[in-house]
Amino acid sequence: MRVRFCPSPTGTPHVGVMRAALFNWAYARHTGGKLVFRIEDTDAARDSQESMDAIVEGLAWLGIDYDEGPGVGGPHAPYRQSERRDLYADVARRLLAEGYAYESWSTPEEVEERHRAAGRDPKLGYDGFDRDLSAAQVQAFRDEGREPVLRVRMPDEDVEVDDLVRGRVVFPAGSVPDFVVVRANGQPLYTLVNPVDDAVMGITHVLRGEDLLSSTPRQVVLHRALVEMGLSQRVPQFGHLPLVLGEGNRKLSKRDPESDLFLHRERGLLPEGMVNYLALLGWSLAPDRDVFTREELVAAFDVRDIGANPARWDQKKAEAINGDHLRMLAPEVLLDRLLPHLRSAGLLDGDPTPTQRRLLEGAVPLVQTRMGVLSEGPGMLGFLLVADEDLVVEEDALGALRPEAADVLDASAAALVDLPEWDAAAVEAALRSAVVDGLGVKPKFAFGPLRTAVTGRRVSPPLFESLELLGRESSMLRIAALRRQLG
RNA sequence: GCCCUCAUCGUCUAGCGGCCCAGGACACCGCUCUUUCACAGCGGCAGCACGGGUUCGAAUCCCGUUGGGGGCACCA
Repeated sequence: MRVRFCPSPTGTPHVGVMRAALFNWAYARHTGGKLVFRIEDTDAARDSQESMDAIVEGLAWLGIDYDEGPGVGGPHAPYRQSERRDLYADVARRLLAEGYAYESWSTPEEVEERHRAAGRDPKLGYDGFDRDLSAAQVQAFRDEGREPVLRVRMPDEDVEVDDLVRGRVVFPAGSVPDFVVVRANGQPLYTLVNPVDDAVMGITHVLRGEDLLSSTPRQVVLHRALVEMGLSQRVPQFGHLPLVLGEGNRKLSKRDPESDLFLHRERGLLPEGMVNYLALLGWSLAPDRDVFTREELVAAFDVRDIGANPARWDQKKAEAINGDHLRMLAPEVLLDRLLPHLRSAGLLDGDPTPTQRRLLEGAVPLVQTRMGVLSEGPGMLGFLLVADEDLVVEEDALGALRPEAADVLDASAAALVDLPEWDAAAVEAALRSAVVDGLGVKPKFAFGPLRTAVTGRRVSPPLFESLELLGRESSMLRIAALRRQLG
């Protein structure tokens, strides 16, 4: 069992593409087969090294490892198509010599013109005009200075594909035009290079997006030729994964922000959550469970269980699944994952100081049930990391304060200033007696002003624990500051 | 236009002829817990696109209609 993942390095990693990688990976790991990683960089104009690096980084982030590929090597190296030109040129020559392909001289304009002249739809595609030219005609084109492309001859029978997720698919004879595999300038195209490498690399199962279903008959025809020429053992089995759709019911395109893997990482999706949600798009572990680990995915995965209908990307569900994974993390692991987000929010400069680390270790367990994505961390934890004088009290928190807020703050300050023990329980007891009992304010309203004073927000980690972590000095300063602000 | 494909709650899905007057999850709405927000728990809302067959029996099989998606490059 050999599967492959073969992106072209253009742009930033796309979630649909990474999902295809994930399914291939899961299938390989489930069956004990091999995952081959190959770079389809035959389009020099669009390919970039940055994109290549980004894909490698994305795979690593998701925990998708491969058995062969650039960087790790393997029996079929090199794994970058830009380094395999000789092979393709050789195969192209043989295809031509053995009659599977032919030289084609027509320009697209000429093809259209012929269709029009014959009263056919001009958008029908290539018409097979050059299939059986005489030597004289060929010479005439040569004399004009034309350079031919190489086209593969499609058979006159239907092409059948037994798709692993869709079953039997039949493409009627004549519905797929002869296709170009080598440009006039001699450059091989994806249409050649992809099947050739799959064949030569011994790929047994091709799992890819449904957008490639219509190109499958061409690849099957080419594969058959390769088998007949003795270059390949088999035509691989194909399985076409349902597309991932965006908001407007369209294929998730590179334009859509949800398609960008790294944007999700910045937003704070965990790789565990991402893997889980991606797998859920077209596959399910069990009728009554949709939160699962990478290991459970591998243990249960089978291509045959992939659904055939397109799936819409649902950010809310992705984040809900992510929240569950977030809660499954050990607190110290969550703390580590949070660090980059605290840095990019400007709350941390490099590694946390011992004091900051102590505060975070105390606070992370308190916020773990309060987050869906890591980028919520800075908002939740920021009050612990900023200096007292830099604490910004947010507008909505200020607006929610009721008239008795000043009294509450005064009573609280008085109760806390000489408190013998400074821990959550003692703080709570003191505040309850001073504010709830003393002032007769309902608990629901008693602690809002304090929360605002200390954290600057309406929503925060549990108040008494927060006060304990912050310490008496900071707490008193912040209460006094808000009290002054209230006049 | 041509070819391919898909069709169960708003969304992701379970269901592969009787176990289904359709199960789970997200979202949404209540309630409980509660110092806020969450988490957790409980409850609610909501679906087999339509029409024909086949069958004792259909969400499940077949045909058609409608609707959605994808593809039709000297891109990948």
